[in-house]
Amino acid sequence: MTDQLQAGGSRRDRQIQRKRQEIILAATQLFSDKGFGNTSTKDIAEAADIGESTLYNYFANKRDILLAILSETGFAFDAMLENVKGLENRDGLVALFEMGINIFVSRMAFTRTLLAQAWVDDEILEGFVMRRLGHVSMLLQRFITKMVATGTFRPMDPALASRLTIGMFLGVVLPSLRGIEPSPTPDERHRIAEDVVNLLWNGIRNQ
Amino acid sequence: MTDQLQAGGSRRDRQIQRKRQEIILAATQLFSDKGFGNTSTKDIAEAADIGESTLYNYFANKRDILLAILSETGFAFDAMLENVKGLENRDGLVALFEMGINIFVSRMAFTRTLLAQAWVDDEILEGFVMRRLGHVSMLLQRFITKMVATGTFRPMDPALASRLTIGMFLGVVLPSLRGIEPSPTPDERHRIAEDVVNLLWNGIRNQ
Amino acid sequence: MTDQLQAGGSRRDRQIQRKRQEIILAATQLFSDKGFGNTSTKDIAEAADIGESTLYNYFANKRDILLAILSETGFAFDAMLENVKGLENRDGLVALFEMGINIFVSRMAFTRTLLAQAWVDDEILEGFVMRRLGHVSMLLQRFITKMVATGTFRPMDPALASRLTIGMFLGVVLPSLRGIEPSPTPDERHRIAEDVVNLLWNGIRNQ
Amino acid sequence: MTDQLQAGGSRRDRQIQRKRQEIILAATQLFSDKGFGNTSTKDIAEAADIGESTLYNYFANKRDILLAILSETGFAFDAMLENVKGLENRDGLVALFEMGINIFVSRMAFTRTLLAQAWVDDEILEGFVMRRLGHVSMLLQRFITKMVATGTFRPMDPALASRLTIGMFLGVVLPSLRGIEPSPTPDERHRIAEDVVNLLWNGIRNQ
DNA sequence: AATGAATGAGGATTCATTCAT
DNA sequence: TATGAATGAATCCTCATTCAT
Repeated sequence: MTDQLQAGGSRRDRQIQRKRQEIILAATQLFSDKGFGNTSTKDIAEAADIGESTLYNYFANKRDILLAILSETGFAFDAMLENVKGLENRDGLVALFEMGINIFVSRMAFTRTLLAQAWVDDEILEGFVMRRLGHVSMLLQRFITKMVATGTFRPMDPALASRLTIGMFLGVVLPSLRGIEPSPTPDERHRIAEDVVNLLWNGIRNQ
Repeated sequence: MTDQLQAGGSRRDRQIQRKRQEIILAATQLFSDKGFGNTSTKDIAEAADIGESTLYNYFANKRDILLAILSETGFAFDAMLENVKGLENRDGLVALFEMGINIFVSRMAFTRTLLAQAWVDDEILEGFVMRRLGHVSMLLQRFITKMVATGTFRPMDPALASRLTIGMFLGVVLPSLRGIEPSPTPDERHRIAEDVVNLLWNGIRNQ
Repeated sequence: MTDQLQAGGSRRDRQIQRKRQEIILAATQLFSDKGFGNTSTKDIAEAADIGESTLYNYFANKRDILLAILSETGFAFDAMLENVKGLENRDGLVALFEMGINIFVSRMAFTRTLLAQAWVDDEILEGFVMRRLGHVSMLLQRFITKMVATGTFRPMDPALASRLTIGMFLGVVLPSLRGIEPSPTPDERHRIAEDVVNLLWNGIRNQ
Repeated sequence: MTDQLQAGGSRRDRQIQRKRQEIILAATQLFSDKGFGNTSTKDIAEAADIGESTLYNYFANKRDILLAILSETGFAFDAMLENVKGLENRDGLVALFEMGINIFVSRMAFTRTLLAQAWVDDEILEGFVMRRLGHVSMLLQRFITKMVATGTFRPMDPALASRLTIGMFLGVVLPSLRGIEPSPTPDERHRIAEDVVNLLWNGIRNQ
């Protein structure tokens, strides 16, 4: 009976998780399409095909849904970042770019919502963006510092270089995120990453 | 008397314009701080120290206030862009960067509002961002194409290079716009523009 | 100078009256088209081509404009009714009908507004409709009573007969007033009055 | 259990319908007293003793309440008219009058609202009045035409005669609807119908 | 757990009217 | 006299959230 209860409990838990996922899925699309503020709980409930008040059995309030969404995206980012132990060479940088594009593009709706909200909401910026961004920035700066130290890179300010690198990344992904151009196919992503790193590496000037 | 009348007329006009400016100013700050959707007409009226209904003597509706704000920013951008007849050389690029930083930073609240809204609102993206962005992109691509043709630049895809350049610009200005770091002083702006173009020009690799 | 002042005064008075008329004219059309409640003072001011606040130099408030309109119509009715010293015979009845149609139709917008408002507003019903309606009813009842007494009419309840006569009148004018059919031309009006009285007189049954 | 569920479902349905009815009832009285435009949603909510926003769980908007009211009246009219297969003789006409009076008077507030709104609102005139009025008019004209053909009625224009008949009806019911005289008791209604048809039939002239 | 019902708080907007010039 | 400017009060409606079942 304990087993049964446990089993029932965990089945119930899974049930709950599944429902939460459905809600999150529905909400993500809506937030991405219309923005958090323009999406009503009624919209979400309808999209998730449940009663409006049922939402509150799974989330404390509307903002909580948003936070759940952002946490998910955050975990995915974290998982990716954990794989990057450190940047060693050019190939690592290309791989980092490619992974970034993959994440951003495959989680388009999430990311779009995240950026929209972080632009306005300090708590979200702090809790969901800055930490990861800081991590990436640190990776980049360490890499750059090392490469400068070994004479592979010209002397430069690692902070600025890191920031410009991230800026280039934005230049690549923002148009897709904003929906003004199609997402790159997986093949294209690699080539784009290569091209970007190439330009970053060599600059535009003929030498 | 004609003068007097004229003066009277234009004084009244100026009065109206001044009031509109006050409202716009108040609204800009609020939109920038909390976003358009999270700012109520009551907020704006209070910030402008007028009755809520008085707003409607100056603007047709809330969105109209936003559009007025964006138009202002837009005109400032256009004015800037008109000064850029064409990019000829590295110094021109530095100057363009510097002007861009100047505009973005000096009109921080405007720009922040613009970007926030363009992220969510297609009409605004189209009417206020894409046109100018397209113009800048065209300038950059022409410049790159020419430089590649003359052998000054390495062969490269002008579209991508242009996009990455714009991305670098974003990397520089977004943190200030978002308020996570102080705006660069005018002196710093020039140096930043130089540094950015330097990195763009030569890449990061030691050669 | 006295003369001059007087002249100035009366010219001013005429000026004022003229302006009042313009406002009344504009308001009448609007009230007739959209109803009193759906017409704003702004609408009226625009239609009369004056500032909204200028209205209040000529009328105490919006309702006052309505009352002025209704008074005008009322005076026209009164003038008509004064001409009807008493109904003597069939021709008098035909003439009364025809005059009624003329008034209602020529002052269509006025009448439409009057009826709309009297339907909802007791004060207006009392002050502008019942008095005149009562007068007409009295004329009719006296006439009927007399004709019954002389044996020209069958014995009948004069109150009911009067009411039905007025009902027939409504049956004729309401469709035009409501705008669901064109107003009868002056020629038609006479024929209609004849036909109505004919039916009223003889009934529908063949005898 | 099925029964229980069914009962539960229909109990809830009945609950909803009851609430809708309460709102409709409250609104009808208010619309009838003050007119649609002068009745606020707050008024309605207070009269129905619910929160203002609760209204919107039962009706999409204020106009929707009006339409619901008018539909109800409309159905009652239709039900009445369906009973009238065709007019055959004088008794049928009397019965039609009596039924009309019954409907108008028993649904006084409804009818008053209907007429007030139809006077101003084309859509309502078209959708709720003209159709039924046209039906009645057709019944009358057919009847008249037939009676003229058989020589029972004098030769006359059926359209005009129908219109005058309807006018007589208005003459009878409008004063009650408008609240300037008490509604006729059921007994009186029959007598009135008789009297009206009598006058219509024979005219006022002694023959 | 699911939800229909209810609602307070708030939102944008309209409008008749006042007032200073 | 004419009016632009200002506004309090009100209007219809939305929405996140609570609660009873």
